[in-house]
Amino acid sequence: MRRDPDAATGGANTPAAPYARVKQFLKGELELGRWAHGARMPSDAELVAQFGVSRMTVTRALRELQAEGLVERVQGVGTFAAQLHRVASTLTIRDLHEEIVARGHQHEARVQLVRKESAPAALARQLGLETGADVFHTLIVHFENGVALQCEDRFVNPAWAPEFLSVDFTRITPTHYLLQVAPLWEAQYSIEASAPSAEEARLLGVSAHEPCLVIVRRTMSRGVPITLARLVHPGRRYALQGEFKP
Amino acid sequence: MRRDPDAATGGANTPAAPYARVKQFLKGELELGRWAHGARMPSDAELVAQFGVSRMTVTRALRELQAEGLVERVQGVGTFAAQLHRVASTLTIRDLHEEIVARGHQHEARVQLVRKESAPAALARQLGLETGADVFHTLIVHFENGVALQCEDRFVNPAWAPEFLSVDFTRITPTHYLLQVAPLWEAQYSIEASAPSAEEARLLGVSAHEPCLVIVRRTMSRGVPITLARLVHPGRRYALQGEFKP
DNA sequence: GAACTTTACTTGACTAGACAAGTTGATGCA
DNA sequence: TGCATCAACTTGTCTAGTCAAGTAAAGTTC
Repeated sequence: MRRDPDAATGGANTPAAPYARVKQFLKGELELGRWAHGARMPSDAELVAQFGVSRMTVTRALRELQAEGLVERVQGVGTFAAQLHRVASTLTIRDLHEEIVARGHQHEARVQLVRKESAPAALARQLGLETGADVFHTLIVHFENGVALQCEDRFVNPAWAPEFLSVDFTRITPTHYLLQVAPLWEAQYSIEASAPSAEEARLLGVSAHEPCLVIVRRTMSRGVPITLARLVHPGRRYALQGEFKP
Repeated sequence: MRRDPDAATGGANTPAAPYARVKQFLKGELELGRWAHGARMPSDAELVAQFGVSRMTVTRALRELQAEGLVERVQGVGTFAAQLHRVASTLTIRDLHEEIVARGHQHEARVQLVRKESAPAALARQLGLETGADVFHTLIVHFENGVALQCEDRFVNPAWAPEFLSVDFTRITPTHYLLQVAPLWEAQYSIEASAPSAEEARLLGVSAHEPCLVIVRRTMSRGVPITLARLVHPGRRYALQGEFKP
């Protein structure tokens, strides 16, 4: 959620917009534990009476709280305080290039490998191709101010980006290029710690025992796999950071 | 976003609800790259005319797209396709206990340490306390089917959970207990790969060279720090997984 | 007592219109 | 030319009411 209408409060007690007032009231009461998890909350009609606003206004407040996961609404039954046991939090993963530039640092990409290969069975399955079909393979090392930060090993489904191999990856990251080709993404992530392979250790300039943060990301657009990436970061030099707001 | 009104489509081309139809149309066109990043999109009035619905309906569709980060709206100017360069993706971090139970496995917590300590300067600063003030300290190792999965080293602000030390952490995780005390959280995360400390390696039963996934989480409620946790996972046994949908 | 029907209440979605507030460009005046 | 004003257009928000669809409990019939 990038825009926060509550922020319009500016520190005052009562936000200007009525829907924000209702929302803030309910949020505050939830925060104070007024309703136990799963307990029934006031109905739309009650809130309409209490705040003297129309039902659309109340509805909007409740719908936004629902989207934030704070309440659950069941048609015909009522509104309930959500089970906040779900400690499900969200972590932001940014594009490395943006991250480096945002820090005001220099980003350099050294392309180690750009070629067409024949997909082995496991890879073909992941990309929705037939075994032995052509895939594009790139291996790029990313540097921040001259220090190796990420080793990016990537396979791309040629159907989605036929021109992929002719892109100058020292100027644009594969991620950015693929975003232009297929704007909307769905992705599956796996993040783990492991030792780098011998080649990765050499490319990153670290010892083979250095713990590394490994992100494996499979990206799809409209249900079709686009790319499979393995991003290896030296643990001493890179940390994912994120924030979570309820 | 936990509920997805588009899903009501059930695979059909046109969702039942008009607002969902408008939303789906715009989403589809964005997906096909009809509007470049930052380009102007149809105004509310145009969409009203095109779909023959009222403006509230169009507004709702656009507001939801805005919340999802797909469009940007500027009062007095118009609606614009968002910069999808933000590869900012969200990753879900679940409570370990829930995760283990969800897999149908057995969760066991072995409490290594539960005591009151005096906060050194750095810790005190993080928790908003004065140097030397009392803090609660717990060290718990979590097992999945008998295998050590996480070493949880945690400091808690006593003001928020005075009874914290008398909780039976073999039955309820600190996370769950703290959620009861302070239902709404904000958290800051840092995820990195590093080698475990000698003690952590011993408690987890791994070698001191085993790469570990380390999550450091600082949790606040209403702007006040509640707890600081260091969660160490053996890399071979644990991976964070997540999904991202635009 | 069991099965069905009615009634009251809930949320889901929409309409048609209104006013506020912000931006932009054209117009007219000094 | 420079400046102020105005008109047109945009999004932000709200109202008062409507109908639909779902649930649950009370009442009715067999």
